[in-house]
Amino acid sequence: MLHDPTQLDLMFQALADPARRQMVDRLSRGPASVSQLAEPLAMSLSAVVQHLNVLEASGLVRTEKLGRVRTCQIEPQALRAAEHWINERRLAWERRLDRLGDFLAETNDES
Amino acid sequence: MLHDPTQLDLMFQALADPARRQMVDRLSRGPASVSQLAEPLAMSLSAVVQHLNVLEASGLVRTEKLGRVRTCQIEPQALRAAEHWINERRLAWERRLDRLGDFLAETNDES
DNA sequence: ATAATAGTTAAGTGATTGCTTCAGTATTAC
DNA sequence: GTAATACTGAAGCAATCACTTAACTATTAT
Repeated sequence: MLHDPTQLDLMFQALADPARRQMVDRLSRGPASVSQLAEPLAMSLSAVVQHLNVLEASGLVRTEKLGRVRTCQIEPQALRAAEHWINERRLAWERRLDRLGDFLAETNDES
Repeated sequence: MLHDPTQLDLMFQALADPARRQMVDRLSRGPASVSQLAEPLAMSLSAVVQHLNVLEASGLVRTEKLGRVRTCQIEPQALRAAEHWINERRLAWERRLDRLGDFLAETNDES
């Protein structure tokens, strides 16, 4: 579940759009309604709702409707999953570089 | 340069495709040629080259051609930039939750 | 009851994606 | 020189994207 490839597709796809990243950025400072998310964006409310649906489908954002206002929150576990995928690959690469450095240092010592 | 929004667009877009993530995963274990990247993928070599161009344009991968073989490497700085963007938002959210927890604990002490 | 607010849904449109095939160009092997 | 290898580039195509407008449904305020 933590490593579902299609979930990663959805999360990275969601983060690939600047409007959606701006929404996530806003939500990182606290919950917000749809209108509050829309306010700084130069597009229709309808477009914002569609972006929000993408974010919700990706698992990055969770929403709850009370009365007529829908309140949105970040889902930190999803952010952590995306972060983790990248981090593992970067660390694998860097560990490989370290081993290579050790090897070169050793073979130099034997000269 | 580290926080160029269009660079983040390109990086997250690049990571949104499972074939491209598989290529990055392969490269995290060491450099590879185009054919080596293509080998586990069920698509034409031409398609792989197109994916590779996306990865290169995003800055996640750097390539160098020697003779007729193009060798590909991960660019860890780019991975770090994507990782960092996510991490900052997640930490902002979690710090906020901590402050909220502290506040609730304090107001409870005053009962 | 009426009106304003907050959001939802559907249809349409032009641009972009993720492939394909086919026809190339260098480079290396025989 | 001929052939095999390792890509490269262009054209085409169906599907998806990021919007728009317009019509709609709830909920709250007066």
